[in-house]
Amino acid sequence: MSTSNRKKIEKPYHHGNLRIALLDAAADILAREGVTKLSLRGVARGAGVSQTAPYRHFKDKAALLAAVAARGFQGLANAMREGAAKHEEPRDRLAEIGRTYIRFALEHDAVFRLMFGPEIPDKSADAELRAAADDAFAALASTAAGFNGEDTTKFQGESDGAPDQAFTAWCFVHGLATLLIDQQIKPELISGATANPIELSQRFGRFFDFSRP
Amino acid sequence: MSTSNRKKIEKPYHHGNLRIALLDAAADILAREGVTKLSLRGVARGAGVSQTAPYRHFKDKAALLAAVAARGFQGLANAMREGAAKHEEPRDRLAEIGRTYIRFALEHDAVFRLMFGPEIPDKSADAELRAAADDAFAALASTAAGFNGEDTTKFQGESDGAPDQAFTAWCFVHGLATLLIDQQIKPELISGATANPIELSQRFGRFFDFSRP
DNA sequence: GCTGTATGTTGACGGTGTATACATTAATTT
DNA sequence: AAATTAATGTATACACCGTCAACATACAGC
Repeated sequence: MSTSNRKKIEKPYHHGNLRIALLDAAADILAREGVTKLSLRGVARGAGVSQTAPYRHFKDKAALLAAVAARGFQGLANAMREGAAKHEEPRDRLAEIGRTYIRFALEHDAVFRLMFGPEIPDKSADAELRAAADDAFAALASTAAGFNGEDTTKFQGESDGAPDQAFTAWCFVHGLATLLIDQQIKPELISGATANPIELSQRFGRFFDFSRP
Repeated sequence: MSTSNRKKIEKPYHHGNLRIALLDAAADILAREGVTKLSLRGVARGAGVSQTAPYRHFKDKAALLAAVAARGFQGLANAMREGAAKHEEPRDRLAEIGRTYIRFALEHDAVFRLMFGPEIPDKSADAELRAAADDAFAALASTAAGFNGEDTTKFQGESDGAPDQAFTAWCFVHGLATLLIDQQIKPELISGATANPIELSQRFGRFFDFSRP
């Protein structure tokens, strides 16, 4: 009656699915405690495994975080494409993408910060992360390109020196998202503003000049 | 010939100016190594002092970082006011503030991230930081208000549902700044774009629709 | 069935934040 | 001026962290 009686209730030596279990545990800690409290040993504990087990699946802590960030970019890309698909008008599609972007940042703020922050140095080192980030920007850029005109793979340029509207919109939305999650936007700064960030972004997203030539 | 011969060459027991020496050391490490490599013991070493000496001047590591961030906001506020003073036209003043904002972020990227990042939990806890941040936003808001119309202390509201242009500009500039320092903006995404971020921000700052009603 | 390889564990090392107790100097009171 | 107190810096200790090396277990293909 010890190591393996009664089928496998005693928990097997091999986890069987540790890699994604570690990612889940990391995402969980991230969401509940934030990046500063996330330790490799902590996620190992969260997955019910020894402190050095993660090294069989990730080169180091940064590699684990890179994988979490990659997942984040995949989720963002999916959400943006789903959002864009809800509309026909390019203008509506872009605005929907903006709202989706904001919503994602607010709902997954720790992951969002990780995606753009310095905890993972040299993001281009991790191939999966690189691909996921590129895909997310492609999702944005293709709609933006459709909005701007012809090209479907990159932001569209200008002929008379006017800036790329979609690029400008991206900067605006990203700035609004980061200011919101960093709690730097005080509703009283905007007269008549609601404290609801989603509604706030809708107001601005709606009126933001996406279509000026 | 030991502890205090020949005047005070042997270095005195009391530093005399440790608080700002610690801040300088922290800023130095921050600029050269980044926030992830900054340790309290490291800044103590940098100031040539024992590892627990900082606790006589700061409650904990977060408090030290808060003081560094406060300095950052003060520097940003000063730079923005100097920039704004160079122009008369409200539109030019706002654009100059935007360029200053970008330049500050690029020149002090680690401090900039610290100012808005999560390393300092509950930024409103530190009174000095709170004041410095408020002052920086006041510098932005006063010019913005001058641009928008009447009020000089807060962002100006709308009468017909149009968004606050200055607030929108702030989001745009902040987003551009963070995307630039996080190396997420690939120049080839914008046709004909220069790789020089300052020039990039000028292009967009110049053409960004600051004046649409 | 044996052997190699993937996966997991134990133990250790140096580094970190910070609490506690102590040492030294400056400031204040008498 | 002397004595007491407060401010400032140090030594030591603890728990935690990232990571390395050595070892244990289990699965896979011959």
